[in-house]
Amino acid sequence: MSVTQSGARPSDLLPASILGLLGSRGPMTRAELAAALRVSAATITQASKDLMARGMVLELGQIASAGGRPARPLSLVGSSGRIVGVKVTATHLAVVAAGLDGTVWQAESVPFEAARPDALDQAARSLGAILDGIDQPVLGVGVGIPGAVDSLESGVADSPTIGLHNAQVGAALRQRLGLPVLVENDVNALTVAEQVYGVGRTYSTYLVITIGRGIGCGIVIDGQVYRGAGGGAGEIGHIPMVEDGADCPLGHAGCLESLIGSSGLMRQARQLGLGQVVDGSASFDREREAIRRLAEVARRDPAVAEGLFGWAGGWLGGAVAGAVNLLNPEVVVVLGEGSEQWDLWQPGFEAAFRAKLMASRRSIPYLVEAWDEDKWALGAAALVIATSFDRDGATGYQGELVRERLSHAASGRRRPQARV
Amino acid sequence: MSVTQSGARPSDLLPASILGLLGSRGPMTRAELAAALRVSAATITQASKDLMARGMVLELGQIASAGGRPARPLSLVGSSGRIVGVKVTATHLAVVAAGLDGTVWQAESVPFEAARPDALDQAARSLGAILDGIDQPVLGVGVGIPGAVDSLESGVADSPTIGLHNAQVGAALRQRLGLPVLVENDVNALTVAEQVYGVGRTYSTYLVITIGRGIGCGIVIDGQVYRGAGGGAGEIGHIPMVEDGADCPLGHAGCLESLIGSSGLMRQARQLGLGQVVDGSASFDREREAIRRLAEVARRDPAVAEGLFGWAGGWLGGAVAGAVNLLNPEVVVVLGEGSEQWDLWQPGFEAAFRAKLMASRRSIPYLVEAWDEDKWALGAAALVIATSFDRDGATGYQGELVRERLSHAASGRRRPQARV
DNA sequence: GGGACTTACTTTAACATTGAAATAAGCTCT
DNA sequence: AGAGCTTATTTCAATGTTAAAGTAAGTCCC
Repeated sequence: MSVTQSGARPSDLLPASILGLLGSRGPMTRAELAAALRVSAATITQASKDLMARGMVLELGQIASAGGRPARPLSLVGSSGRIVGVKVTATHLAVVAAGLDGTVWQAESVPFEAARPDALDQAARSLGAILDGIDQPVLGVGVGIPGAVDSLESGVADSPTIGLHNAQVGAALRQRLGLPVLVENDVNALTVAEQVYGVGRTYSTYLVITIGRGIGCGIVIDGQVYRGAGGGAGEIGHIPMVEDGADCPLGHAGCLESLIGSSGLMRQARQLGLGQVVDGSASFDREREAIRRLAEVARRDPAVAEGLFGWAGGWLGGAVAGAVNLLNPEVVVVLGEGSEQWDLWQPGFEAAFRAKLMASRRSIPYLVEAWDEDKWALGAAALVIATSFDRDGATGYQGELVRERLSHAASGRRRPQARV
Repeated sequence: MSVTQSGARPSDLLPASILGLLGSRGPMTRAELAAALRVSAATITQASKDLMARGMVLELGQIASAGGRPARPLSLVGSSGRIVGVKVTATHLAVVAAGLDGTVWQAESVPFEAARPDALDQAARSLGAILDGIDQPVLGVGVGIPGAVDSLESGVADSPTIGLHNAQVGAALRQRLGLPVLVENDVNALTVAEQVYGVGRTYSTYLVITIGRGIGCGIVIDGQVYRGAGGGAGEIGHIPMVEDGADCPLGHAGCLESLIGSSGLMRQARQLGLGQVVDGSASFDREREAIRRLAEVARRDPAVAEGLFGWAGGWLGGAVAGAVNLLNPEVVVVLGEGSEQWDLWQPGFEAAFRAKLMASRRSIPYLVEAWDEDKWALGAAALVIATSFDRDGATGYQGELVRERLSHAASGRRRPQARV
């Protein structure tokens, strides 16, 4: 993370970054803050002096020494404030309310029909009800959508897979909720979460591979999530893999996702004679169950393990090796629903991945994260706290609003008036 | 291009950027400079005032109006100064001396044997002789190497293909030439040139595909050349393409380069019964001639055109489509020796490329640049002028030295004392 | 020919940030 | 106990940059 402002106008970015860091990671010393924000210690001294005067930050008199002057950790006065995240699917919204540190306080799932003309109204009503039930100031709402989003701030989404076309998600929710709203592709949101709470604390250039209904890839370069020219970077799922593959709804054939995304996996299962395990699971919500049933079968039958999940792992390993050869990251993170079956994917992945890497990067590490139900929505929530580190204005006015609310929340006031 | 410095210590980055821009693009108005360097007009006023006082820049009284106060373009006082670029191959060094604007003033080729223990001595002697013949102040020397380079500044190179292992190229040349030396992977150097002199003036996020002995890819994100965690980004040539492909010297099989790099192309030619056209061309320098002969044959025989170059274009198109789907650039640039035969590659490339893109980015443009002998070396030379725009210190002390020499050259003094 | 508009450049008073030096407050070892 | 070292924080005087407001010098059109 890094914040550097130059020039004449105030921007309150540094104080927000400090609040954001203290909120998401807990108490830190001035020296740690300076290192994390890539700013000189002198700057932290000044900014923290101000924050303490405003009563938003306090010094934990406590000590911790190791050969030099003992450090005096700073902490938020109230660890107040909630960030809310929404993951949009074709059939429902997964919603979480979390603390700044990523602790989930509340998780809900509400029905949603993307295809309905008043889908956004419906969503706003459901979210409004949930928000009303939160007894802490809400800094903002992050929304993760499987598809292309033009920018976090304007939040116009195109998602053929769930049936949203040119949907003004940001504007609609903002207006109806009276809160800052940040919209992003779901994989990128998860990548932001990884940056704030996960491997981002250790590495600065890495890939985040998601295995879910589709196969996604978040790209972090020098601590920045790379969105691509049109916000559409990371479509590793649509790298061409085979000449004679199945058609993909996105207008080509033989891509990775058509091969080993949920539907591809089920096609392969049928070809292995497992039709009865998969049958009747064409609907969106049943796919995950079907794949779990397949995993059970595979854990009893090595031939299925190898022919289905091992096979898929092999394709994935090849594609990820290609991405690593192309982009030379420090590390690769694997997560998503599919990581629940990683024991089955792993042998195929490992073999193909290592074999297809260039010799010089054959030892690149990959980390597989435990997955849980709420992670997509928590990723979306991370968009909100990440605005406090947004040095280059990618989150625009919505980011400013969140930072303002962060100040209010930190200073102990409850529920600042929404102005959006 | 963008320069922003904040903080307390002088750094002379902005003046250097202005000199660099004026040198590489010719006269510009203050407003244009402000836009190009993403700095306010006020800043340009101040910096240019200083540069004019120091006699390094002058105002071309001339005018150019279009509805408002006419602009007063600034120009370098002496368009003096040369940048020198060296492309390293297994058998020779291609050397050019160019003006700041990229005009080639002198081009030479000297023998080089990378495998010899005293290879760097040999290189330094040859370069020294050439440098002595240049009658203008030389700002620095850029070196392009096919292989991995740790950093521009330290310049330690690993190039299995030409037989350099952990070679201290930067240190050796610096010491013996007494000039700033910047070392970079050859494809990245070409990409820097594209950024300074080419599409970088129009686009900020793009891919540069090179077709030569191997297949390379330069990645530019937001106006910055992306080097990867270990300086090894861009190895599109080593993306896995086929399961049963030929072995690659880099330790895997079936990658794009083993398929359609020079040697792959010749293998395919032999399979098409064109052994006699290719025979006896195993040596490094003869490959290019062999491929030219194949192109002649193909231009007379459609079956060869389709089965050889069209076939290769198809593989390339698929790989580039994958990279575009993954990275979502604004544009793709194609260059390198192979672009001489682009008429033959094109049909196969076009078909595969468009077919394998996601529908939403099917209309991404690609530009094929005319190629000439000196481009690799000129790319290396561009490393030198690019240091004047280096806001984040990637070029370190060598960059500072170049900027200092740029000031001296612009102020008209000949040959400042080298201190390295 | 004179207002309305544009575009280019300057002046000015902030202002966030910084390196360097100073101060603070421990540890370690004799 | 005190010298020497280390680490944390603070003070301070510079510095590069900027937004806003002002000035300069044109075009356009009635």
